[in-house]
Amino acid sequence: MDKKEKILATALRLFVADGFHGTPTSKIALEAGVANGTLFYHYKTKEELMVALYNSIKSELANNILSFVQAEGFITTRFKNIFIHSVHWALKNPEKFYYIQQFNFSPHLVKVPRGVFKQQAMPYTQLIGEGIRKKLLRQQPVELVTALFNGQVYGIYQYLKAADLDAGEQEKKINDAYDMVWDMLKYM
Amino acid sequence: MDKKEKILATALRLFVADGFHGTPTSKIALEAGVANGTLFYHYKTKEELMVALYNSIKSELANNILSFVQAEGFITTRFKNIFIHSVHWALKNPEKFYYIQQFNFSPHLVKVPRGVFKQQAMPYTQLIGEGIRKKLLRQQPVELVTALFNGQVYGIYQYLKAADLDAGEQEKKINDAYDMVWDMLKYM
DNA sequence: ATACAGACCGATTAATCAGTCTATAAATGT
DNA sequence: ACATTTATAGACTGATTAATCGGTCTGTAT
Repeated sequence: MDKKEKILATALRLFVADGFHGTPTSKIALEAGVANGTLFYHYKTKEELMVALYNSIKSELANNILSFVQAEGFITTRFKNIFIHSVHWALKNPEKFYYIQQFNFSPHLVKVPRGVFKQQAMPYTQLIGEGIRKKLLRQQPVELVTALFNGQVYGIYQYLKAADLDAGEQEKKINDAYDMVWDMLKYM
Repeated sequence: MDKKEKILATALRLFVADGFHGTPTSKIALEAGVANGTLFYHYKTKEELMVALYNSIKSELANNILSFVQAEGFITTRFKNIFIHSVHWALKNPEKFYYIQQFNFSPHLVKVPRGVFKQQAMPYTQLIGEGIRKKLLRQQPVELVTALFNGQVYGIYQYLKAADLDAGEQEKKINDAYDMVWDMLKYM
């Protein structure tokens, strides 16, 4: 693992544990096993590091989802896959999932160019748009359907995080939650 | 408005605009029109101020909702009222709504005693629990139903914030969203 | 009048920390 | 071999800022 990545990984762990303000760059460097100067060689400022971390997580997530969207199959199946897979990703990467929210509700969000969001939402937007056009999903703005869909991924995640179920029960609840989401979003 | 409240109000504005780290206590004091020492007279530390602000907003919100829950009427009507009213509150108090999320995804959250959350979730929990028992809502854990319900308030808020509709259209979308939520959560 | 309480003040301080600087060492190209 | 770029190191600093502290002011009870 090269130093640049090591810095990112360490920053993720510390930022989530202690917050942006609570983690000095010196601590990140120390725990990443690099010198202070090295950190600032790769990232000009602390904020640049924070933004780079955000972007790296976001695009990892986007690529991950994209591989599912592109898979063969009916729209409805792909729709379900995205939901299930998103929840799984969040459960497997709780720090990354948390970091995204932490960053989203920080004044640093504005440092991310507008277009990046549209770009990364594309897979969702396209699939949902197609679903609406083909009358598989509600006749509502694609942004509304997307927002409610995302709200649901977040909602079930919060529940599972607190509930502490075993793997089987957890899987069942994710499926139950999806059935409910489907009842909310399907064409009627 | 007494100084203690003025400090809270100013802190809210600045914390939302510039983040916790980005707003020095001296700036809060200055813009609140009080001396530096006064701020620390009322709040022993900066973090204590942050927590106090969080608690004050949370209980304002809880009281606000509570007044609706206690209103007469069918469970289903009250359920709908909570949804609609929560969205309205968020739209009318965007800074407070934002601050809650900001604080929720900060390392300071642990400074809030566990019990406070259960306490403030009570109105929801009780109503939803009753709805489930009376087979008006899905036969799922009350925590799951609550989480999905909250996810939806958040989802529609995000949509409305970005969509910039006029008052009439906005109201219509809130109602549409509620109908969808109802289809998700109602007993089948 | 006198005593007391507690809200308020703002200059000061002690500590922290983002970012710089200078010096090497690797790697890469010629 | 030599030159140039890239990567690494870590000591240092200047600015910032949370929190303190000694003291003032105002109202109220005695």
